Amino acid sequence: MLDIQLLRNDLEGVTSRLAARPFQLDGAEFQALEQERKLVQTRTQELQSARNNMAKRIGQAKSKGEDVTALMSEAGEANSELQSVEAKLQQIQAKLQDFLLVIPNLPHATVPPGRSADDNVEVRRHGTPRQFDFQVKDHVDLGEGLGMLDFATATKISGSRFSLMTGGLARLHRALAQFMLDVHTREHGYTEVYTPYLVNAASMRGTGQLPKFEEDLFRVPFGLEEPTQIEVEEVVREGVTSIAPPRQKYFYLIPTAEVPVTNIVRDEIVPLELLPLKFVCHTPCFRSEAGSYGKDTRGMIRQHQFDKVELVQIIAPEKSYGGLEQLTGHAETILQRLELPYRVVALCAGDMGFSSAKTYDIEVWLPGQSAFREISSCSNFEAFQARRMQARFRNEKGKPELVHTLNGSALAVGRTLVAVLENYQNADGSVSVPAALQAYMGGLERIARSG
RNA sequence: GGAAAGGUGGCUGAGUGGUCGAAAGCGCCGGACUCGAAAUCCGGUGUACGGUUCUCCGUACCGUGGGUUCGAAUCCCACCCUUUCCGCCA
Repeated sequence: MLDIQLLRNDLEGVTSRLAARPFQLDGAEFQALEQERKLVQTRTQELQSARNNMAKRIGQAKSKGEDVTALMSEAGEANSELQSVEAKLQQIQAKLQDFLLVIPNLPHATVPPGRSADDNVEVRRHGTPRQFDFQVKDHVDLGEGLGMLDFATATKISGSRFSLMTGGLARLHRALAQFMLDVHTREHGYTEVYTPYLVNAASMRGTGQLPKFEEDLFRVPFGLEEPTQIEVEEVVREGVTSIAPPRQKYFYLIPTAEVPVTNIVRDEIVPLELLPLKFVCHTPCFRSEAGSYGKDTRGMIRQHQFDKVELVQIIAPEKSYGGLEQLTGHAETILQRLELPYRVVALCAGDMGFSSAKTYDIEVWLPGQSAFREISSCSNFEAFQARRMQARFRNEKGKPELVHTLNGSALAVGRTLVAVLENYQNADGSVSVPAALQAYMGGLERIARSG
């Protein structure tokens, strides 16, 4: 969420910066809402002030034993306008809130312009793709050839976009996650956390998935919300005999550990000396992939369920851009240790996510596709998520101030597995185990078809 | 799922209809005392929003949302959470 003050003070500037995404800000609607808000709020507060004074006078008069019937009827009359104007104010503020909640973050000054992934800017490259003297296979052929990757059975159990791994491959998958966690906790100073995988709507709103991207999420019905008194009265007034049904409440499956981990600080004021908070978290991630029909249908690149090791930092504003560079470096370390070639790209304004002010993607080389594919996305959200979450710290002056939030995958485990399979494949269809992982595989150097 | 108790400021905790944004204590900040420190004493110490504009003024906030009332931390209703006991369960 953007700072409403910024929209009040520099509507034109905000509009033009958002146009880079591109996002069309309805400035006229904002100004109309603001004008009405100001009018109604001023009037409301005036009337509230009058009411408070009157109540005080009645109290004082009563304590002196004076007659207060005249005062009380006067006070009663003034109340009807207050009631309607209070309701109106609530309505306008809800409208303003809804307006603000769907505006994306402002791109940082260093974000390259552009509309699509084609306009992203390569920042650096690491490693050289290996030359193969045989026909390379992609991870699907390799995994199925090993007898350890079975999409048909996964489809039977669940449906498309799920995978089933067995034996050495399942172990390799586990080894990757363990390895990543160990590097980040032992070498990069992150605290490991275990979180809920089902979260409430407030958490999803905090990190920006709601209200705009509900269709990307899986949700599970749980519990009912009783209708408010107002709703019940509306039903009665409209002469409907049945009472309004209770609203269904939902849990949402996390699409990334970013959601539960970042929300740790929702509605909190973090002491300055604890910053930056650095968390690493391994979770499954669940995504509906609505709107990606026909994209990456083969293999385990795009799944409804995948594992990811996520880095999250809660950091002071003036340190957040330095923190983003560091965090991206932490993610790169994993690829370096696994000796996988990759490049880092700065996303252009049009390719960035809704909540991000700046994003680096890390793309790993996949011989099966002869292409770099995204394996990590590292972002600085500045105060965008913090404002939604009311996540603050106490600054040097002792005043609460919004934190900045960072996160990045380090890495997506499924895609890392794909990269290991394809980059470490041998002519006979076996796969060598990267040196960094052998300790996690009981010293195993090579995964081959058994029997 | 059943029963009971509870949810007040950074913390402890008082407040059951009227100058209550809220006593008191602790903590923290400033000052006095001191060579310095401790102890003691004095003063200050929540958040958000709005108006004004650098100085104030106003409004809201005592788990959340409603209601009653001229007036609600206090009364009523619903919900959420915490603790304890019972039941069920990995």
